Amino acid sequence: MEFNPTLPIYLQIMNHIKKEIVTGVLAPGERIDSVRTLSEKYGVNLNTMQRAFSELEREQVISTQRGIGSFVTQDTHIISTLKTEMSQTLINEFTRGMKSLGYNPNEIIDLLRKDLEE
Amino acid sequence: MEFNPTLPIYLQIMNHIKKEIVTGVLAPGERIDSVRTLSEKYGVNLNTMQRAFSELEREQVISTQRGIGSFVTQDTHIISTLKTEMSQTLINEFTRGMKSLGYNPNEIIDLLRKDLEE
Amino acid sequence: MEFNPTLPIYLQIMNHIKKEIVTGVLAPGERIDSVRTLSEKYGVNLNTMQRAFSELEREQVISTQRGIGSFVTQDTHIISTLKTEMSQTLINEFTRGMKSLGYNPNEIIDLLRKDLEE
Amino acid sequence: MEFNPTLPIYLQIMNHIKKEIVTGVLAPGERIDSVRTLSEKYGVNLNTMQRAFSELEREQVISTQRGIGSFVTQDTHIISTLKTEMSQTLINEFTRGMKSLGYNPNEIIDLLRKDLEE
DNA sequence: GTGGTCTAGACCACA
DNA sequence: GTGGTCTAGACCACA
Repeated sequence: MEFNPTLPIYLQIMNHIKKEIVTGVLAPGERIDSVRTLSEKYGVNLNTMQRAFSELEREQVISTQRGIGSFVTQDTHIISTLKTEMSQTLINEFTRGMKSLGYNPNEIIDLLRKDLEE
Repeated sequence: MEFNPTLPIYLQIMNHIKKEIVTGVLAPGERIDSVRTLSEKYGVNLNTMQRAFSELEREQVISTQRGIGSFVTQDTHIISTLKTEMSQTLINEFTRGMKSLGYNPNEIIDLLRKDLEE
Repeated sequence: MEFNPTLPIYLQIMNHIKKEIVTGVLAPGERIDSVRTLSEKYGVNLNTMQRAFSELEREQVISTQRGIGSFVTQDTHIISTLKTEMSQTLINEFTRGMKSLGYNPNEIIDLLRKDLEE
Repeated sequence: MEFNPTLPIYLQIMNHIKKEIVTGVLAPGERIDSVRTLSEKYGVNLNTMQRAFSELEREQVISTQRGIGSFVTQDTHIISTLKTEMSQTLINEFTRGMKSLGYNPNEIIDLLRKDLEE
Protein backbone atom coordinates (compact mmCIF):
# COMPACT_ATOMS: atom_id res chain seq x y z
CA MET A 1 0.00 0.00 0.00
CA GLU A 2 1.26 3.38 -0.91
CA PHE A 3 0.48 6.34 1.32
CA ASN A 4 -0.96 9.58 0.11
CA PRO A 5 1.75 12.11 -0.25
CA THR A 6 0.77 15.74 0.19
CA LEU A 7 -0.41 17.36 -3.01
CA PRO A 8 2.48 19.61 -4.08
CA ILE A 9 2.03 23.13 -2.76
CA TYR A 10 2.16 24.69 -6.21
CA LEU A 11 -0.74 22.47 -7.26
CA GLN A 12 -2.71 23.38 -4.13
CA ILE A 13 -2.14 27.04 -4.91
CA MET A 14 -3.16 26.53 -8.53
CA ASN A 15 -6.38 24.89 -7.38
CA HIS A 16 -7.06 27.68 -4.95
CA ILE A 17 -6.62 30.36 -7.61
CA LYS A 18 -8.67 28.37 -10.11
CA LYS A 19 -11.47 28.15 -7.57
CA GLU A 20 -11.37 31.92 -7.08
CA ILE A 21 -11.63 32.40 -10.83
CA VAL A 22 -14.42 29.89 -11.29
CA THR A 23 -16.47 31.40 -8.47
CA GLY A 24 -15.88 34.95 -9.64
CA VAL A 25 -13.81 36.08 -6.65
CA LEU A 26 -11.30 36.90 -9.37
CA ALA A 27 -13.14 38.36 -12.36
CA PRO A 28 -12.16 37.76 -16.02
CA GLY A 29 -9.36 40.13 -16.97
CA GLU A 30 -8.75 41.14 -13.37
CA ARG A 31 -5.20 41.73 -12.22
CA ILE A 32 -3.83 39.14 -9.81
CA ASP A 33 -1.51 40.07 -6.97
CA SER A 34 2.17 39.81 -7.91
CA VAL A 35 4.08 36.61 -7.30
CA ARG A 36 6.00 38.43 -4.58
CA THR A 37 2.87 39.58 -2.79
CA LEU A 38 1.19 36.21 -3.03
CA SER A 39 4.27 34.26 -1.96
CA GLU A 40 4.24 36.29 1.25
CA LYS A 41 0.49 36.00 1.66
CA TYR A 42 0.58 32.21 1.20
CA GLY A 43 3.81 31.89 3.17
CA VAL A 44 5.62 30.01 0.44
CA ASN A 45 8.83 30.57 -1.46
CA LEU A 46 8.85 32.90 -4.41
CA ASN A 47 9.88 30.07 -6.72
CA THR A 48 6.95 27.94 -5.63
CA MET A 49 4.54 30.74 -6.41
CA GLN A 50 6.23 31.34 -9.76
CA ARG A 51 5.81 27.69 -10.59
CA ALA A 52 2.09 27.91 -9.82
CA PHE A 53 1.80 30.98 -12.03
CA SER A 54 3.75 29.56 -14.93
CA GLU A 55 1.61 26.41 -14.89
CA LEU A 56 -1.57 28.49 -14.76
CA GLU A 57 -0.30 30.47 -17.71
CA ARG A 58 0.52 27.29 -19.61
CA GLU A 59 -3.11 26.25 -19.03
CA GLN A 60 -4.15 29.69 -20.32
CA VAL A 61 -5.99 30.42 -17.09
CA ILE A 62 -3.93 33.55 -16.51
CA SER A 63 -1.70 35.60 -18.77
CA THR A 64 1.48 37.26 -17.63
CA GLN A 65 3.09 40.41 -18.94
CA ARG A 66 6.69 40.92 -17.89
CA GLY A 67 7.22 43.99 -15.80
CA ILE A 68 3.50 44.57 -15.50
CA GLY A 69 1.77 41.68 -13.80
CA SER A 70 -0.56 38.72 -14.28
CA PHE A 71 -4.21 38.79 -15.28
CA VAL A 72 -7.11 36.36 -15.21
CA THR A 73 -8.01 35.19 -18.69
CA GLN A 74 -10.82 37.11 -20.37
CA ASP A 75 -11.87 33.99 -22.24
CA THR A 76 -15.04 32.89 -20.46
CA HIS A 77 -14.99 29.64 -22.40
CA ILE A 78 -11.74 28.68 -20.67
CA ILE A 79 -13.25 29.57 -17.32
CA SER A 80 -16.38 27.50 -17.86
CA THR A 81 -14.24 24.57 -19.02
CA LEU A 82 -12.23 24.98 -15.85
CA LYS A 83 -15.38 24.76 -13.76
CA THR A 84 -16.45 21.61 -15.55
CA GLU A 85 -13.04 20.02 -15.08
CA MET A 86 -12.92 20.80 -11.40
CA SER A 87 -16.44 19.48 -10.76
CA GLN A 88 -15.63 16.35 -12.74
CA THR A 89 -12.62 15.70 -10.54
CA LEU A 90 -14.80 15.99 -7.44
CA ILE A 91 -17.42 13.70 -8.96
CA ASN A 92 -14.82 11.10 -9.84
CA GLU A 93 -13.29 11.08 -6.38
CA PHE A 94 -16.73 10.82 -4.80
CA THR A 95 -18.11 8.02 -6.95
CA ARG A 96 -14.86 6.06 -6.73
CA GLY A 97 -14.95 6.31 -2.96
CA MET A 98 -18.60 5.37 -2.66
CA LYS A 99 -18.23 2.42 -5.02
CA SER A 100 -15.26 1.15 -3.05
CA LEU A 101 -17.56 1.17 0.02
CA GLY A 102 -19.93 -1.05 -1.90
CA TYR A 103 -22.65 1.38 -2.98
CA ASN A 104 -24.26 1.11 -6.41
CA PRO A 105 -25.20 4.17 -8.52
CA ASN A 106 -28.81 4.34 -7.33
CA GLU A 107 -27.77 4.17 -3.70
CA ILE A 108 -25.17 6.88 -4.24
CA ILE A 109 -27.75 9.22 -5.77
CA ASP A 110 -30.27 8.47 -3.01
CA LEU A 111 -27.78 9.15 -0.23
CA LEU A 112 -26.69 12.37 -1.87
CA ARG A 113 -30.25 13.53 -2.41
CA LYS A 114 -31.19 12.84 1.20
CA ASP A 115 -28.13 14.72 2.38
CA LEU A 116 -28.85 17.74 0.23
CA GLU A 117 -32.54 17.88 1.16
CA GLU A 118 -31.76 18.32 4.84
CA MET B 1 -4.07 29.64 3.65
CA GLU B 2 -3.09 26.41 5.28
CA PHE B 3 -1.86 23.54 3.17
CA ASN B 4 -3.14 20.00 3.42
CA PRO B 5 -0.64 18.03 5.37
CA THR B 6 -0.42 14.32 4.71
CA LEU B 7 -3.01 12.37 6.67
CA PRO B 8 -1.11 10.57 9.44
CA ILE B 9 -0.17 7.07 8.37
CA TYR B 10 -1.96 5.38 11.27
CA LEU B 11 -5.19 7.08 10.15
CA GLN B 12 -4.64 5.97 6.57
CA ILE B 13 -4.14 2.41 7.78
CA MET B 14 -7.25 2.61 9.96
CA ASN B 15 -9.29 3.76 6.98
CA HIS B 16 -7.92 0.98 4.87
CA ILE B 17 -8.83 -1.68 7.42
CA LYS B 18 -12.24 -0.14 7.99
CA LYS B 19 -12.90 -0.26 4.26
CA GLU B 20 -11.99 -3.94 4.19
CA ILE B 21 -14.41 -4.57 7.02
CA VAL B 22 -17.23 -2.54 5.50
CA THR B 23 -16.89 -4.24 2.13
CA GLY B 24 -16.63 -7.72 3.65
CA VAL B 25 -13.04 -8.39 2.68
CA LEU B 26 -12.66 -8.90 6.40
CA ALA B 27 -15.74 -10.71 7.74
CA PRO B 28 -17.34 -10.11 11.17
CA GLY B 29 -15.42 -12.04 13.79
CA GLU B 30 -12.58 -12.85 11.41
CA ARG B 31 -9.06 -12.94 12.75
CA ILE B 32 -6.81 -10.11 11.58
CA ASP B 33 -3.12 -10.54 10.85
CA SER B 34 -0.89 -9.66 13.78
CA VAL B 35 0.43 -6.18 14.35
CA ARG B 36 3.88 -7.48 13.53
CA THR B 37 2.81 -9.14 10.29
CA LEU B 38 0.85 -6.11 9.14
CA SER B 39 3.58 -3.62 10.01
CA GLU B 40 5.87 -5.54 7.68
CA LYS B 41 3.22 -5.88 5.00
CA TYR B 42 2.49 -2.14 5.05
CA GLY B 43 6.15 -1.26 5.45
CA VAL B 44 5.54 0.89 8.50
CA ASN B 45 6.95 1.03 11.96
CA LEU B 46 5.55 -1.41 14.52
CA ASN B 47 4.46 1.48 16.74
CA THR B 48 2.49 3.03 13.92
CA MET B 49 0.59 -0.19 13.37
CA GLN B 50 0.00 -0.59 17.10
CA ARG B 51 -1.46 2.88 17.22
CA ALA B 52 -3.82 2.03 14.35
CA PHE B 53 -4.94 -1.10 16.18
CA SER B 54 -5.46 0.58 19.53
CA GLU B 55 -7.56 3.30 17.90
CA LEU B 56 -9.60 0.71 16.03
CA GLU B 57 -10.15 -1.12 19.28
CA ARG B 58 -11.16 2.08 21.02
CA GLU B 59 -13.76 2.54 18.27
CA GLN B 60 -14.86 -1.06 18.92
CA VAL B 61 -14.20 -1.99 15.31
CA ILE B 62 -11.81 -4.73 16.36
CA SER B 63 -11.17 -6.46 19.65
CA THR B 64 -7.86 -7.76 20.83
CA GLN B 65 -7.29 -10.72 23.12
CA ARG B 66 -3.84 -10.82 24.62
CA GLY B 67 -1.81 -13.78 23.48
CA ILE B 68 -4.40 -14.82 20.92
CA GLY B 69 -4.88 -12.06 18.35
CA SER B 70 -7.20 -9.40 17.04
CA PHE B 71 -10.64 -9.94 15.56
CA VAL B 72 -13.14 -7.96 13.56
CA THR B 73 -16.16 -7.05 15.67
CA GLN B 74 -19.13 -9.38 15.35
CA ASP B 75 -21.51 -6.52 15.98
CA THR B 76 -23.01 -5.83 12.55
CA HIS B 77 -24.59 -2.66 13.86
CA ILE B 78 -21.13 -1.21 14.46
CA ILE B 79 -20.10 -2.20 10.96
CA SER B 80 -23.12 -0.64 9.31
CA THR B 81 -22.58 2.54 11.33
CA LEU B 82 -19.00 2.53 10.12
CA LYS B 83 -20.18 2.33 6.54
CA THR B 84 -22.57 5.21 7.10
CA GLU B 85 -19.85 7.33 8.68
CA MET B 86 -17.43 6.74 5.87
CA SER B 87 -19.98 7.48 3.18
CA GLN B 88 -21.05 10.60 5.06
CA THR B 89 -17.46 11.83 5.06
CA LEU B 90 -17.29 11.36 1.31
CA ILE B 91 -20.63 13.10 0.83
CA ASN B 92 -19.54 16.04 2.94
CA GLU B 93 -16.29 16.49 1.07
CA PHE B 94 -18.09 16.25 -2.25
CA THR B 95 -20.94 18.66 -1.51
CA ARG B 96 -18.60 21.14 0.16
CA GLY B 97 -16.37 21.11 -2.92
CA MET B 98 -19.22 21.43 -5.38
CA LYS B 99 -20.85 24.25 -3.44
CA SER B 100 -17.54 26.10 -3.29
CA LEU B 101 -17.51 25.89 -7.10
CA GLY B 102 -20.88 27.59 -7.12
CA TYR B 103 -23.25 24.68 -7.76
CA ASN B 104 -26.60 24.47 -5.98
CA PRO B 105 -28.08 21.19 -4.70
CA ASN B 106 -30.19 20.49 -7.79
CA GLU B 107 -27.24 21.03 -10.08
CA ILE B 108 -25.07 18.76 -7.96
CA ILE B 109 -27.60 15.94 -8.15
CA ASP B 110 -28.07 16.41 -11.89
CA LEU B 111 -24.35 16.33 -12.60
CA LEU B 112 -23.89 13.24 -10.47
CA ARG B 113 -26.81 11.46 -12.09
CA LYS B 114 -25.52 12.19 -15.58
CA ASP B 115 -22.10 10.94 -14.61
CA LEU B 116 -23.42 7.70 -13.14
CA GLU B 117 -25.74 7.00 -16.08
CA GLU B 118 -22.84 6.88 -18.54
CA MET C 1 17.17 49.53 -29.37
CA GLU C 2 17.02 46.52 -27.16
CA PHE C 3 20.05 44.29 -26.86
CA ASN C 4 19.97 40.56 -27.30
CA PRO C 5 19.89 38.90 -23.97
CA THR C 6 21.41 35.45 -23.75
CA LEU C 7 18.96 32.71 -24.58
CA PRO C 8 18.10 31.10 -21.23
CA ILE C 9 20.34 28.15 -20.51
CA TYR C 10 17.45 25.72 -20.17
CA LEU C 11 16.31 26.66 -23.68
CA GLN C 12 19.84 26.23 -25.04
CA ILE C 13 19.98 22.79 -23.45
CA MET C 14 16.55 21.91 -24.85
CA ASN C 15 17.72 22.90 -28.33
CA HIS C 16 20.88 20.87 -27.95
CA ILE C 17 18.99 17.75 -26.92
CA LYS C 18 16.41 18.28 -29.65
CA LYS C 19 19.21 18.48 -32.19
CA GLU C 20 20.65 15.21 -30.94
CA ILE C 21 17.25 13.58 -31.29
CA VAL C 22 16.60 15.00 -34.75
CA THR C 23 19.99 13.89 -36.03
CA GLY C 24 19.72 10.45 -34.48
CA VAL C 25 22.53 10.87 -31.96
CA LEU C 26 19.76 9.99 -29.53
CA ALA C 27 17.59 7.27 -31.04
CA PRO C 28 13.81 7.00 -30.57
CA GLY C 29 13.08 5.29 -27.26
CA GLU C 30 16.69 5.58 -26.13
CA ARG C 31 17.38 6.32 -22.49
CA ILE C 32 18.76 9.78 -21.79
CA ASP C 33 21.36 10.39 -19.09
CA SER C 34 19.82 11.34 -15.74
CA VAL C 35 19.26 14.97 -14.84
CA ARG C 36 22.04 14.63 -12.28
CA THR C 37 24.53 13.27 -14.79
CA LEU C 38 23.67 15.83 -17.41
CA SER C 39 23.68 18.76 -14.99
CA GLU C 40 27.29 17.85 -14.17
CA LYS C 41 28.18 17.24 -17.81
CA TYR C 42 26.74 20.60 -18.89
CA GLY C 43 28.03 22.34 -15.78
CA VAL C 44 24.65 23.74 -14.81
CA ASN C 45 22.51 23.52 -11.73
CA LEU C 46 20.30 20.49 -11.20
CA ASN C 47 17.21 22.69 -11.23
CA THR C 48 18.13 24.18 -14.59
CA MET C 49 18.49 20.74 -16.09
CA GLN C 50 15.20 19.65 -14.54
CA ARG C 51 13.51 22.64 -16.10
CA ALA C 52 14.87 21.67 -19.52
CA PHE C 53 13.63 18.11 -19.03
CA SER C 54 10.19 19.10 -17.83
CA GLU C 55 9.72 21.42 -20.81
CA LEU C 56 10.90 18.70 -23.18
CA GLU C 57 8.42 16.34 -21.59
CA ARG C 58 5.66 18.92 -21.93
CA GLU C 59 6.48 19.06 -25.64
CA GLN C 60 6.32 15.25 -25.70
CA VAL C 61 9.87 15.04 -26.99
CA ILE C 62 10.93 12.91 -24.05
CA SER C 63 8.97 10.94 -21.47
CA THR C 64 9.99 10.61 -17.87
CA GLN C 65 9.34 7.75 -15.49
CA ARG C 66 9.92 8.55 -11.85
CA GLY C 67 12.61 6.47 -10.25
CA ILE C 68 13.65 5.05 -13.61
CA GLY C 69 14.76 7.76 -15.99
CA SER C 70 13.90 9.71 -19.13
CA PHE C 71 13.53 8.40 -22.63
CA VAL C 72 13.40 9.86 -26.13
CA THR C 73 9.92 9.64 -27.59
CA GLN C 74 9.27 6.65 -29.80
CA ASP C 75 6.84 8.68 -31.89
CA THR C 76 8.75 9.34 -35.10
CA HIS C 77 6.05 11.78 -36.18
CA ILE C 78 6.93 14.03 -33.26
CA ILE C 79 10.59 13.81 -34.18
CA SER C 80 10.03 14.71 -37.83
CA THR C 81 7.82 17.62 -36.78
CA LEU C 82 10.63 18.73 -34.50
CA LYS C 83 13.06 18.70 -37.40
CA THR C 84 10.69 20.77 -39.52
CA GLU C 85 10.18 23.30 -36.74
CA MET C 86 13.90 23.69 -36.12
CA SER C 87 14.72 24.14 -39.78
CA GLN C 88 11.88 26.64 -40.16
CA THR C 89 13.33 28.69 -37.32
CA LEU C 90 16.71 28.77 -39.08
CA ILE C 91 15.08 29.70 -42.38
CA ASN C 92 13.14 32.53 -40.77
CA GLU C 93 16.21 33.97 -39.06
CA PHE C 94 18.18 33.74 -42.29
CA THR C 95 15.64 35.30 -44.62
CA ARG C 96 14.80 38.03 -42.14
CA GLY C 97 18.48 38.92 -41.84
CA MET C 98 19.10 38.87 -45.60
CA LYS C 99 16.03 40.95 -46.32
CA SER C 100 17.10 43.51 -43.74
CA LEU C 101 20.37 43.79 -45.66
CA GLY C 102 18.37 44.62 -48.76
CA TYR C 103 18.42 41.32 -50.68
CA ASN C 104 15.35 40.11 -52.54
CA PRO C 105 14.29 36.41 -52.67
CA ASN C 106 16.05 35.64 -55.94
CA GLU C 107 19.28 37.14 -54.73
CA ILE C 108 19.05 35.22 -51.48
CA ILE C 109 18.62 31.92 -53.31
CA ASP C 110 21.47 32.72 -55.72
CA LEU C 111 23.87 33.62 -52.93
CA LEU C 112 22.99 30.48 -51.03
CA ARG C 113 23.37 28.27 -54.10
CA LYS C 114 26.78 29.72 -54.92
CA ASP C 115 27.89 29.19 -51.35
CA LEU C 116 26.74 25.59 -51.26
CA GLU C 117 28.28 24.72 -54.64
CA GLU C 118 31.76 25.63 -53.45
CA MET D 1 29.12 22.44 -23.92
CA GLU D 2 29.66 26.14 -23.84
CA PHE D 3 26.71 28.48 -23.70
CA ASN D 4 26.20 31.46 -25.95
CA PRO D 5 27.15 34.51 -24.03
CA THR D 6 25.53 37.77 -25.02
CA LEU D 7 27.29 39.44 -27.92
CA PRO D 8 29.16 42.44 -26.44
CA ILE D 9 27.05 45.56 -26.71
CA TYR D 10 29.65 47.48 -28.72
CA LEU D 11 29.56 44.72 -31.35
CA GLN D 12 25.77 44.81 -31.43
CA ILE D 13 25.91 48.56 -31.96
CA MET D 14 28.53 48.19 -34.68
CA ASN D 15 26.33 45.69 -36.50
CA HIS D 16 23.36 47.98 -36.19
CA ILE D 17 25.23 50.93 -37.67
CA LYS D 18 26.74 48.77 -40.41
CA LYS D 19 23.27 47.58 -41.34
CA GLU D 20 22.07 51.18 -41.61
CA ILE D 21 25.00 51.96 -43.90
CA VAL D 22 24.54 48.88 -46.05
CA THR D 23 20.84 49.51 -46.51
CA GLY D 24 21.33 53.21 -47.21
CA VAL D 25 19.64 54.51 -44.09
CA LEU D 26 22.98 56.20 -43.60
CA ALA D 27 24.27 57.43 -46.97
CA PRO D 28 27.95 57.45 -48.05
CA GLY D 29 29.64 60.56 -46.64
CA GLU D 30 26.69 61.32 -44.36
CA ARG D 31 27.38 62.75 -40.94
CA ILE D 32 26.64 60.43 -38.04
CA ASP D 33 25.23 61.60 -34.72
CA SER D 34 27.89 62.29 -32.11
CA VAL D 35 29.14 59.62 -29.75
CA ARG D 36 27.48 61.53 -26.95
CA THR D 37 24.12 61.76 -28.72
CA LEU D 38 24.15 58.12 -29.72
CA SER D 39 25.20 56.85 -26.29
CA GLU D 40 22.08 58.50 -24.90
CA LYS D 41 19.88 57.28 -27.73
CA TYR D 42 21.05 53.69 -27.25
CA GLY D 43 21.08 54.01 -23.50
CA VAL D 44 24.64 52.78 -23.16
CA ASN D 45 27.75 54.08 -21.51
CA LEU D 46 29.74 56.70 -23.38
CA ASN D 47 32.81 54.44 -23.36
CA THR D 48 30.85 51.64 -25.00
CA MET D 49 29.78 53.92 -27.82
CA GLN D 50 33.32 55.22 -28.20
CA ARG D 51 34.59 51.70 -28.54
CA ALA D 52 32.02 50.98 -31.26
CA PHE D 53 33.11 54.09 -33.15
CA SER D 54 36.82 53.41 -32.86
CA GLU D 55 36.33 49.87 -34.17
CA LEU D 56 34.19 51.13 -37.04
CA GLU D 57 36.90 53.62 -37.85
CA ARG D 58 39.56 50.93 -37.71
CA GLU D 59 37.49 48.99 -40.26
CA GLN D 60 37.33 52.19 -42.34
CA VAL D 61 33.55 52.13 -42.27
CA ILE D 62 33.42 55.58 -40.75
CA SER D 63 35.98 58.33 -40.44
CA THR D 64 36.21 60.76 -37.59
CA GLN D 65 37.51 64.31 -37.77
CA ARG D 66 38.34 65.80 -34.40
CA GLY D 67 36.15 68.69 -33.48
CA ILE D 68 33.87 68.17 -36.45
CA GLY D 69 32.26 64.76 -36.25
CA SER D 70 32.08 61.29 -37.75
CA PHE D 71 31.08 60.44 -41.30
CA VAL D 72 30.12 57.35 -43.22
CA THR D 73 32.83 56.33 -45.66
CA GLN D 74 32.41 57.57 -49.21
CA ASP D 75 34.16 54.51 -50.55
CA THR D 76 31.32 52.44 -52.03
CA HIS D 77 33.67 49.51 -52.45
CA ILE D 78 34.07 49.29 -48.68
CA ILE D 79 30.31 49.44 -48.29
CA SER D 80 29.64 46.68 -50.78
CA THR D 81 32.32 44.54 -49.15
CA LEU D 82 30.57 45.15 -45.84
CA LYS D 83 27.31 43.95 -47.29
CA THR D 84 28.99 40.82 -48.63
CA GLU D 85 30.63 40.10 -45.28
CA MET D 86 27.39 40.47 -43.38
CA SER D 87 25.43 38.30 -45.77
CA GLN D 88 28.22 35.70 -45.70
CA THR D 89 27.96 35.55 -41.92
CA LEU D 90 24.23 34.92 -42.19
CA ILE D 91 24.76 32.27 -44.85
CA ASN D 92 27.38 30.50 -42.77
CA GLU D 93 25.18 30.43 -39.68
CA PHE D 94 22.26 29.16 -41.73
CA THR D 95 24.04 26.39 -43.61
CA ARG D 96 25.90 25.26 -40.50
CA GLY D 97 22.59 25.00 -38.65
CA MET D 98 20.79 23.18 -41.45
CA LYS D 99 23.65 20.74 -41.95
CA SER D 100 23.74 20.00 -38.25
CA LEU D 101 20.05 19.07 -38.57
CA GLY D 102 21.02 16.57 -41.25
CA TYR D 103 20.02 18.40 -44.44
CA ASN D 104 22.21 18.22 -47.54
CA PRO D 105 22.82 21.19 -49.88
CA ASN D 106 20.03 20.33 -52.32
CA GLU D 107 17.51 19.96 -49.53
CA ILE D 108 18.58 23.26 -48.00
CA ILE D 109 18.07 25.10 -51.28
CA ASP D 110 14.71 23.42 -51.87
CA LEU D 111 13.42 24.30 -48.42
CA LEU D 112 14.57 27.88 -48.77
CA ARG D 113 13.04 28.25 -52.21
CA LYS D 114 9.69 26.89 -51.03
CA ASP D 115 9.74 29.27 -48.10
CA LEU D 116 10.52 32.30 -50.24
CA GLU D 117 7.92 31.42 -52.87
CA GLU D 118 5.08 31.58 -50.36
C1' DG E 1 8.04 48.03 -9.01
C1' DT E 2 7.11 43.41 -12.25
C1' DG E 3 8.16 38.68 -13.74
C1' DG E 4 12.29 35.42 -15.40
C1' DT E 5 16.42 32.79 -14.64
C1' DC E 6 19.84 30.53 -12.08
C1' DT E 7 22.47 28.56 -8.26
C1' DA E 8 23.11 25.85 -3.94
C1' DG E 9 21.34 22.67 -1.28
C1' DA E 10 17.79 20.00 1.29
C1' DC E 11 14.32 16.43 1.60
C1' DC E 12 11.05 13.26 -0.49
C1' DA E 13 8.76 9.09 -3.04
C1' DC E 14 9.59 5.40 -5.84
C1' DA E 15 12.21 1.39 -7.89
C1' DG F 1 20.03 5.01 -7.81
C1' DT F 2 15.87 8.06 -10.29
C1' DG F 3 13.05 12.25 -10.80
C1' DG F 4 10.00 15.84 -7.95
C1' DT F 5 9.43 19.57 -4.75
C1' DC F 6 10.77 23.32 -1.98
C1' DT F 7 13.49 26.96 0.19
C1' DA F 8 16.79 30.90 0.32
C1' DG F 9 18.76 34.11 -2.14
C1' DA F 10 21.03 36.39 -6.15
C1' DC F 11 20.90 38.85 -10.49
C1' DC F 12 18.55 40.26 -14.69
C1' DA F 13 15.33 42.74 -18.25
C1' DC F 14 11.56 45.49 -18.73
C1' DA F 15 8.18 49.31 -17.53
